[in-house]
Amino acid sequence: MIPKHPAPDRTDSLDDIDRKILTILQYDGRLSGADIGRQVNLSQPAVSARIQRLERQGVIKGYTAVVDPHQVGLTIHAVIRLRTTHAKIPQALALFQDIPEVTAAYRLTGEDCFLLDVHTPDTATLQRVVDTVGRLGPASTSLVLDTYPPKPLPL
Amino acid sequence: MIPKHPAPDRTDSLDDIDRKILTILQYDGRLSGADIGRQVNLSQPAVSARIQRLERQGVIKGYTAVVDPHQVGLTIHAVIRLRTTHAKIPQALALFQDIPEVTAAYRLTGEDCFLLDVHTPDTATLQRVVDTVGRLGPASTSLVLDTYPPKPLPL
DNA sequence: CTTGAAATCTCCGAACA
DNA sequence: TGTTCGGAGATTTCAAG
Repeated sequence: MIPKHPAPDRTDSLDDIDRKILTILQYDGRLSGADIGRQVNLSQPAVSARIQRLERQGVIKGYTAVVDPHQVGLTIHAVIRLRTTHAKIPQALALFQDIPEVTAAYRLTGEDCFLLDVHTPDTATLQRVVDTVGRLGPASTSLVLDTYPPKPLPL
Repeated sequence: MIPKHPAPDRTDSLDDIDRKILTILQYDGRLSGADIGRQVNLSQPAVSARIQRLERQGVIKGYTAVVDPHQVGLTIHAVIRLRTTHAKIPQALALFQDIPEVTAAYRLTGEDCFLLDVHTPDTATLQRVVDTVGRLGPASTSLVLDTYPPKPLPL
């Protein structure tokens, strides 16, 4: 049978070494090819070639510095569950883009259409965010009391 | 009045240039001091000194490669809201650590004690995760249908 | 994929404004 | 603090096997 969709852009051509490299880079995105090579028993050029391929294929979407929100004055971390109607979804996405305090947005199944990650310096700012997104529908806000060390993806 | 706690480890000594550097590094964690210097009109040694200070202070907690879950076969992304009792919290944290598919865990205010981020290759694995964490209390699982481009922290 | 050399690049330190 | 300059070291690229 012929699949409906062309070719999935899924790249299944990952071997164990690729997975190992990806895990290592999730722990430290600045390691050099030589350093990684030592951990996977491969020469530096071989590692560099693999990394470049992974970047080209989009397996590695980028590199980022992990910043501690508390240390930059963002003492309040909250998640907002937002219930809205199908028709308002495009409008909602545009709104999220316009609110810098919304650092991530998930579209969900179930009653709650969206889950938002929010960082603010104070409750007044949080209130403004809640009020703003609340215009789209019922919003339920929870404070994040603690975050546990994020882990790399289970490869 | 004297504050109860010694000295907050909050580092307020961030100026506009520090914030700019942090934002740039969140977009690309591999830029060199010279590259950043061009964007903030500072010399390479000045930028390097600032970055080292930010790392020492813990403002920059690390660097990581951003990997696309779909591209590595993790086609299912879900969030689990877990309600449990105060007494079981330590046990819960230990459990989360032991489940690789749980890539992040937030402790929340409100009815739901925890919010978990879960990545699995298939529904069978998801089911196992749900059953496992469900032993701690009532769990509500939602699939993540779509993720919208995460933004850097609002500095 | 490996080795080895060449070309870059990156960071560090000194001297100074 | 910051700047420029110079050098040491590291990293990537490119060849050839």
